[in-house]
Amino acid sequence: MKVRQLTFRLLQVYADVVRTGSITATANRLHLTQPTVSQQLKRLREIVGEPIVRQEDSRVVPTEVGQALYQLSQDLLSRADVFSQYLDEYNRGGRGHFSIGLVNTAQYVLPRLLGPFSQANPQVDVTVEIGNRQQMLNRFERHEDDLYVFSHPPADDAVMAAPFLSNPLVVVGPENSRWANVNDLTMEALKEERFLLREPGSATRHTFDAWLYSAGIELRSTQQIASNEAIRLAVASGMGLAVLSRHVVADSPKGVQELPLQGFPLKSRWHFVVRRERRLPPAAYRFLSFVQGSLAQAFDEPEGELAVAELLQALKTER
Amino acid sequence: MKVRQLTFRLLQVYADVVRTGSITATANRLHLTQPTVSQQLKRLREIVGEPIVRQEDSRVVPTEVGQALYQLSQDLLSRADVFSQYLDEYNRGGRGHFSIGLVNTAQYVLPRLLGPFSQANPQVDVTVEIGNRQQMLNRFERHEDDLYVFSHPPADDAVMAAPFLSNPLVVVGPENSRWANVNDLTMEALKEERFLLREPGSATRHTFDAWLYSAGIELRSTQQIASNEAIRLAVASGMGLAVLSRHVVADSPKGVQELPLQGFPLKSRWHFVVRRERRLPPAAYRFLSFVQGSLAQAFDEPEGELAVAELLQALKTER
DNA sequence: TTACACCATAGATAATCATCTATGACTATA
DNA sequence: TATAGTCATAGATGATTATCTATGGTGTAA
Repeated sequence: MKVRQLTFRLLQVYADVVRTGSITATANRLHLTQPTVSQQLKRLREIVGEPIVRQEDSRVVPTEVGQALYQLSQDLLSRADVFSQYLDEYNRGGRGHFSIGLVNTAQYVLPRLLGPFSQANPQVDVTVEIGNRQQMLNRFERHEDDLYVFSHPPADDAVMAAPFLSNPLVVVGPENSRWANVNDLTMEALKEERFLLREPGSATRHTFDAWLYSAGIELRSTQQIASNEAIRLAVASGMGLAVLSRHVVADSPKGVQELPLQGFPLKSRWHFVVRRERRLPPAAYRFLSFVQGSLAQAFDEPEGELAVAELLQALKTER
Repeated sequence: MKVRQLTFRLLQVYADVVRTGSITATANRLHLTQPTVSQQLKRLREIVGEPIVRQEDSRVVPTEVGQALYQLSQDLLSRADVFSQYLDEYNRGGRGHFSIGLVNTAQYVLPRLLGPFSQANPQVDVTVEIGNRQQMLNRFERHEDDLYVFSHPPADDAVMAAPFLSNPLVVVGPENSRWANVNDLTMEALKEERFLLREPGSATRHTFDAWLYSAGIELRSTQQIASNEAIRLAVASGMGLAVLSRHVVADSPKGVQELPLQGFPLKSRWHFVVRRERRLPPAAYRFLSFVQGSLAQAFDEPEGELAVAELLQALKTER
């Protein structure tokens, strides 16, 4: 058999001829003329190298080889069809895979979106990458993920970003901290305290540093710890104060409390970030749609909804 | 996906690209130029309606959809390949089906050929049709079988026939028949006996009738029984004499014996008969080859071998 | 026997395909 | 920063394909 010349079209036509038992009938059903179908059959026979049908009592019936070929056709066509359905489902976003890169702090809130999404879309695989801001920037540069969450989107013409959730940075101290009930507490008052800070690549650290710089304050004593969780525990055990996302604290507030420092919380917002030129996997698109629809209930953050809607719109026209 | 435009050739090329991870490499392996392969990929992408590969570090890697397409390709190609192998096997005659129509008496000897053949070719299905000469002639006229065994091939230009085994017709009587030891026994002496005969459509009957006619003898008393076996039993129980194929008697000689009648046994031979215009299924061809090779051992009938060899030769050039 | 239904073949044509060579863009490596 | 390797695109061309209309053969049914 000359496999290379075999076409699915030929198999379709052939299968229909076997089903109807008539060349004319197939021609009508497929909106072709009778000679066209005759010739397709002839070509298929040449490809197979063997007679595949014969005339029998005004019916066209497959030969023994034709029978086997018919079964093959059915098989192949239905497999192609399954693939076609998979494609549709993939394009609808109900199936497939995407990866999302999260800056550390975002890991405290994203599960509240990803969880329900995965439940609603069990056929979608999501890979979640987590790292500090710098690590995520590197991944972003290397195009490693489909979607990112940053508090400060990278400055790049090629990015599209939509804020979706506020990320207030607060100062926390140990439970029953002596600063807890001070009125008009200022950073000036705290500058002698030891501050437990994330590593320089971190967004929280960066934001705080920028704020300190603009306020003209220099801290006396700092210690670097590369994990929000470790910082929280260290604060709870009295090692010092820290600046953390309020979401980190809200998630497991044991042993720490927010201090009512003036100028705090520092405002920042998480953004969904995608590359303009990257074709977003449909599943990721679907995730964003899902997020847009559930932001209101999940976080009571209606402005975010709008921004995400705009992002979706932009992505849609992009296609 | 535009299934109708899908070609196995495209899948072959695509699968190779995925395997090698290089368009150039595939081009070399398939004896094409690089742009050709590039364009095949492009066309496949258009058929699928979705990017299927992307460049990654000087390698071509499939996208998510491409992965699925690759698996599909493998699957479809290997199925086509299995079919191709089936075809080869079919053409070699080692697989498939054929039907053979036997005249009644031949059923006593054909198993000795069909049995070993089936053992040697377990994938070949044989349908054996049995009937008297007239019934077989009808089947022959209607092209119902691939191969026939007649003692007298139908007079038809379109037939090819090869004798392969002698079929002596003998007169039998009951065991200890008073005729058994008579010297120079002639039919004249037996004309008062009751003869048990097959029905007029039967070949044995026909041959015997013709012989009687040419000898100018008319039987006094006959009885018609439509089965060799029943005739044999009737003879054994003393109902009369009969003319039967010696093979029938040899097969189960209980209660009957051959009578030494002058002019007997009547000579006749079985022939394999095929229609000239009919494309013989390869399995049937293989059966004939097999027969040719085993006639000598099975029956000690070397002339038959030659005739069958000629038939095979004729069939071969026919193709 | 005639009429009809069904199929095959011939001949024509526009579209598509498979393929090539030439060239340009991009990327990693010497 | 050359250089080589890898792809993509453009343009050309002969082959193949899909499709039609017209016509003729064959078998079935009225």
